[in-house]
Amino acid sequence: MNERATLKTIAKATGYSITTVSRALAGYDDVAEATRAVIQSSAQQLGYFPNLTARQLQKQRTDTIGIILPSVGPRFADPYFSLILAGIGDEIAVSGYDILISTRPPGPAELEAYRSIVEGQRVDGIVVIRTRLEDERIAYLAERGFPFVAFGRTTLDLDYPYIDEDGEAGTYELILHLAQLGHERIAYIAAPQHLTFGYNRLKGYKRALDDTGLVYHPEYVEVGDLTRRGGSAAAEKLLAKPLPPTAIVAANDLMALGTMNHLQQNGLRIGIDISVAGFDDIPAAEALGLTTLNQPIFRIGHQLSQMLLAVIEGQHLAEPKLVLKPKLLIRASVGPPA
Amino acid sequence: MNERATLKTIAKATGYSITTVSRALAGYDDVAEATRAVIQSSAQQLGYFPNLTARQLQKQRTDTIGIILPSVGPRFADPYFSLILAGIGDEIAVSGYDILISTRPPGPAELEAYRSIVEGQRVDGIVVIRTRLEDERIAYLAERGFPFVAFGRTTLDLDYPYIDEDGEAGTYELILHLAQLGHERIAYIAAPQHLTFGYNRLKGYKRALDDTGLVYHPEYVEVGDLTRRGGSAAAEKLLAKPLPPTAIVAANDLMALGTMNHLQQNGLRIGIDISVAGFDDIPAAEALGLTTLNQPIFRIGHQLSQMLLAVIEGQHLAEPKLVLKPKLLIRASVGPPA
DNA sequence: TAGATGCTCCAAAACGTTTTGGAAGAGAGC
DNA sequence: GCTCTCTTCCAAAACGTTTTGGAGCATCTA
Repeated sequence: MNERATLKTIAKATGYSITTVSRALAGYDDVAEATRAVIQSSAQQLGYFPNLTARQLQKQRTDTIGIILPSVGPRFADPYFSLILAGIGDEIAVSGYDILISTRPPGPAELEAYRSIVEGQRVDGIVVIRTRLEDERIAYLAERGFPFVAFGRTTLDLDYPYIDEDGEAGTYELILHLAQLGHERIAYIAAPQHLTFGYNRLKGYKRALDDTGLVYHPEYVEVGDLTRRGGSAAAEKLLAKPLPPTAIVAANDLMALGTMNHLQQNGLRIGIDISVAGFDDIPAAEALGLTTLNQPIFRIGHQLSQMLLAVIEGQHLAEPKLVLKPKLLIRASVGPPA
Repeated sequence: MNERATLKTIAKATGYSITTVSRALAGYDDVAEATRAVIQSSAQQLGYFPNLTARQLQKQRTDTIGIILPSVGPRFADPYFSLILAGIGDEIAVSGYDILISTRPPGPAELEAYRSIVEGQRVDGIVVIRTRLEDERIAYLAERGFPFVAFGRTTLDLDYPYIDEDGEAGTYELILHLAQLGHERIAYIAAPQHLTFGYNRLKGYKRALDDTGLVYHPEYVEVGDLTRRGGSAAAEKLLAKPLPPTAIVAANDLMALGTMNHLQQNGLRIGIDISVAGFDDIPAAEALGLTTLNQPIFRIGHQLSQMLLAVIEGQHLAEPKLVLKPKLLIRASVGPPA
C-alpha cells in the first residue's frame, strides 16, 4: 500500500488551503472555476479518495444500516435470512447505503452487539429481524430512541414501526383446509414459542381446531428447532403415537422437509398416506410439491429498507405498522385422509 | 437520542484530563487504581460508550471486512451466497470482526464499490467471491496491495491467496459415472463462461466425454443463468432436440431443480426415464434425491475468514492456495438410460 | 543533600474530514 | 476618495479518539 493522498496532500501540491481543496471537490460555488479545475486534476492525478471514516466522524452519519444475525452454524442457511437480507441490501443500495453485519449467538453477546453498534455510532439505523415476544433488543432500541424497524411484532407495549406476517391467519386457513378435507388428527410441529412468529402460528392452529370442532390435544404438538433435522425428529415422535396423525403441519418449510424425509423413509406416501404442509414457501417447497404459505420475504425486505430510511430521515411514516396475510399454496403434499 | 457521553464529558465530570480518562478506561497501568475506579464509575453512570468511528480514524483500522455482493433481485436467494456469508460471518465474529456488505450490480458500479470501500478505509480486508476468469476486482486489489482473499481462481497471472473447488475434477467424475451407467447422450447446462467455476465445470464435462470416447456435441450444451427458471428453460430446449439426451447435468443445483421441474411437468420420471444431476448440494438437493457434488461451502467460508485475518495481520500463509475436490453424492435422480 | 527512580497525570498532536466565520482584494456606485 | 458588494480564499474549530513526550512530585539511595 503506497501512502494515501489526503486533502492535505492536494493542498500542498496545489498551494491552496485544505479548506479550499475540500470545498472545491465538494462542489461549493465559492471557489473559482479555474482553481477547482486545478484541484480536481491534482486530485485525479494523486488518486485521491476521501477517507470515509473521517467523513463519518465529522458528518455524524455513516450511510450504513446494521443487522445482527444469529450465528449458531449453518442454521443461517435458513432461506429466510438470506432472502430478507437480499431484499434489504438490494433496496438500501439504491440510496447509497451499505449494511453492517454482526453475527452473534442469541443472548447477552447479541445485545452487547446492538449496544456497540448503536452507541459506537457505526450505523444510522437498524433492522431487527425475527422478533421475540418480549424482545429486549426492541426494548433497548426504543428506549434509546434509535432509528429502527422490525420484521415482526412483540408483546411489548411500545410504539415502533414494523412489518409482520399474519402467521395466525395463515395457519388458521391452512388447518381449516385440512379439516375440510376430512382430517381429524392434525399434528403440529411448532416453532420455539418465544419467537413471535412461532407463537402466532401456533395460535392459528389452536383457533382453527376450536372453530372446526376438533379438539386441541397437546400430545399432537411438538416444538422443533426450525431445521430439517428437527422436523424429522418431531415427525418421528408424532408417528410413534398410539393413534398417529393423518396430517402434519410444520411451522416452517425446513421442518416440513425434514418431516417428508422421515415419512418417506418409513414408506409413507406424502399426500396419500399422510398429508404434510409447511410455512414460508422456500424455493425447495415448489420443487417438492409442498403445500405451504407464501410470504413475499424479499419484497418485505425492500419495504423494511424504505421504512427504515424514512425513519432515519425523520419522516412521518404513512403506514408504520403493516401486517401481511400470507397466501395459501395448495400442492400435492396434501390430500384427504387415507 | 439524548446527548452522548464522550471522554470529554467524563473528564469534566471527574476533573481528570481526557488523556487520563482514555488511559484509565483502556487499562493502562500509568493511572492510579483509585482514579481508575472513579473514572470507571463515572463512565458507567454516564453510560459512556466509545465512538467507534473516531477510534477507527485514530487507529487506522476498522475490525471490519468487506464483501460486495451482486444485486439483481432474488437471485441472491442462491444458497451459495448465504452459506458462504454465514461461514465467513460466523468465523470472523469470534475474532471480533464485523462484515460490511455492499450490494451492487456487476459492472462499473461494482468496481466503484470496491474502490470506495478500500480507498475510503472502511474495511481492513476483503473477500472476493465467485471470481471471474479475468477478474478486474482481483486485478485492482492485487495492484493496490490491499489485503484480500478470493473464493475462486482467475486466469490472471497474479499471486494472491484463494480457496477454490476443483469443479473440473468434480464434473469429470460425475460425467464418468453417467457414462459408466451407459449414458451416451449427456447434455450439460453450463454456467456463464466468464465465471471461473462455470468455465472449469464445463471443462470437466468436455474432458470426461473425450476420455470415455463420447463425442462432444455443442448442441447438447446450453448456458443457463444459474436460476431455477433458467434451468427449466434450458431443459426445454434440450428436450426439443431431435434426439433428446438421456441425462442432463446442470452446472449448479438450482438449475438442476428447474430441470427436474420441467421434466416432471412433461411426465418424465426422474432417474428412470431420464437422469438429472447438479452441483453444490444445496439443502433441497438431499430432499429431492438429486445427485450432485458437495463442497463444504460453509466451512470454506470459515477458512476464508481465517486466511483473510492472517493476511491482514501480515502473517505468512502456510497454504495460500487451496483447491478442494468436491464429493460426488449419488442419489435417486440418476439411473441407467431408459 | 543531590541525584535517581517511580508513580500519576496531562497538553498537544494526530487521524482526515467539514463547517464556521471571517479576511483580502477587486470592482461598482456615489 | 469612500463605502458596499462580490468573489475567492483560508485559519481555526470541530467530530472523538489514541499516542507521544514529557512534567510534577514523592520517595529512595548514596
